[in-house]
Amino acid sequence: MEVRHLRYFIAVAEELHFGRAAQRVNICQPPLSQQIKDLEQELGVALFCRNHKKVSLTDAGAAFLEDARDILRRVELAAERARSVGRGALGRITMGLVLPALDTFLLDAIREFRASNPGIEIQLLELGTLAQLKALAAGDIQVGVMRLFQQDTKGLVAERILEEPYVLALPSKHRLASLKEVPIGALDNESFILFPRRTHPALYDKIIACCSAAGCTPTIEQEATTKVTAIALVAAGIGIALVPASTRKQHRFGVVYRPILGDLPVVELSLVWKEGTESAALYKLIDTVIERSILPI
Amino acid sequence: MEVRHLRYFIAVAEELHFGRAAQRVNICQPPLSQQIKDLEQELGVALFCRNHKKVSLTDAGAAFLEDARDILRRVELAAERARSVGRGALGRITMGLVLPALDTFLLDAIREFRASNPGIEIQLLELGTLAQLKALAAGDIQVGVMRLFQQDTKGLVAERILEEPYVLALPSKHRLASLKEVPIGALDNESFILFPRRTHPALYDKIIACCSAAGCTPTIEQEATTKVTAIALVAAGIGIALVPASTRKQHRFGVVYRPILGDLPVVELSLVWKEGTESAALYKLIDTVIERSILPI
DNA sequence: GTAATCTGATATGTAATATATATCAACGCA
DNA sequence: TGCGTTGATATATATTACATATCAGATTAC
Repeated sequence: MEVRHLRYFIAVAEELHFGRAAQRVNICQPPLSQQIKDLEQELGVALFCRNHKKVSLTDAGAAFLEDARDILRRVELAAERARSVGRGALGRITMGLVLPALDTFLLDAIREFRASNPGIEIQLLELGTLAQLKALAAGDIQVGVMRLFQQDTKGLVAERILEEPYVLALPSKHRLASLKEVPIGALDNESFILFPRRTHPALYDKIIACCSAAGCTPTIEQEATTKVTAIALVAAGIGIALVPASTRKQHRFGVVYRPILGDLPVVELSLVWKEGTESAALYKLIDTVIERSILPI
Repeated sequence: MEVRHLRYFIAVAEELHFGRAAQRVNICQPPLSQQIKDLEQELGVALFCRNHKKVSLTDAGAAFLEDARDILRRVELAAERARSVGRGALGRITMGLVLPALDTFLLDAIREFRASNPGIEIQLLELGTLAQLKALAAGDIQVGVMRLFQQDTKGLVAERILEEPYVLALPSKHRLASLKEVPIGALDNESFILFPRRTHPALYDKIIACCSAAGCTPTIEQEATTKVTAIALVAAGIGIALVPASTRKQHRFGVVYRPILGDLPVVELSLVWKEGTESAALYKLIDTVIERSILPI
């Protein structure tokens, strides 16, 4: 059974006249009769009653007519849906992002994107960088926002969308709080609060190396997985923390922020997706995010 | 777009390999590639990403896959449904019946039919004979149970399923109640309760004619559209009534029934349907009813 | 580095089949 | 009875889906 049979059948069922039906589907009457006969034979049921004077539907024909119409509608709908998805008017994207990304322009960009692309459903998933890389490979997310510092990006496309320097978060009573800017060298023997090494091994090592190069040996007093935790620990006087500059938004009594003088890696956020991905909706999203990105040029 | 395209597409989408997919649908790889290309061209969207090493679905392809599977399922379902209707395993019948039919074997027959044909939905509609004839012509009912006495049955098929004589319903204090059987001639000058002439003109006239032939001129005191009304009127002493024998089931204080001696038309119930109807479910129902009919042979 | 192998695409011939033309058979109507 | 209408049948034709052979790009193996 082919779609053609359904089209022909519907024409005959609606006209109840082979000649007119044939005209309607732009073929001659004999092949139409033939095709209907083929259809009936395949189904093993008579769809029409032919009385030489009047054609009428059998019960089976009436039932089949409803189904045939429905199927035809669905075929057209499926085609239209595929086209919509193809041009990015329809879609579903799951996006991973690291927690700090929430403090950036990103949510605004996504809100704006949702408004102008109501057909594209975006699901956000808070995930660490490594988890996002796995999720990308597994296809659980189509795009991620992560700290890509020295990660392996084979088979991936990455676009840096934000970078900011580290600043120092200090208890306001700390001896270094009186300085406008703090040189790295001054941090020798300070108690540090830093993210756990496993979340960003390369970045972690690089920071330690930079400190060493500046002649200071930091003591890692405490690990903090989120910026909020880190600031809380600083406020409690547990130590000092290296945090991205955007963290300054999080005002907290007893904590002051100071720029750092010296060579430290820059904190970055990158938009990452799979190479060779074929998704118009995804590229629309990527374009929007990159356009809104606030990188120094 | 034809069903074939959907079958091919699903095969490729599931195998993600043109060669294997071709094998699965029993054609060679080149025509399969060709057909998929045709499909993509018709849709105006790429459904697959061909990377010389790996075939993968595009977003549009993934969306289309869901629809294609659904459509194919529906096509198979439609075929199965048509076959079921064709062999009478599935169907919907609206049946008209006159009120007196409810006092007969008919409801039992229908109950039994419903039990053994759960796929066939039967709707009952209480209608007078003339209304049923109209409804048959209009297609509002497919079959009717009616009093067909001398009605025009052109284009219809009728099968008598029940016949019974008239009996006389009398007030128990009536002078004729003492008789075992009442000759028609004894009814002269009695007050009659009869159905309205418009419901069965021919039958009505025939009854009057029979009375006249027996030398009695009945006075039609009162019309009654239902047997219950007629019996109630008899009980109230308004007159005597001619009712079908089966009415005796309806015992009522103050009313007695007596057979009539003489020539009166027989009350009959007929099963009527349209000539040339092509409905397995309907014929199943007709067969059941006729089989259960209780006619003297 | 080159051959071997695998992938899907292309080119072209062939077979299947959907369609067109011509005609028929059955029925209704004048 | 002849004429017009209906759908079915017979046969020819054109389309097209498919098969065969081959190619081009990519990966793997030696």
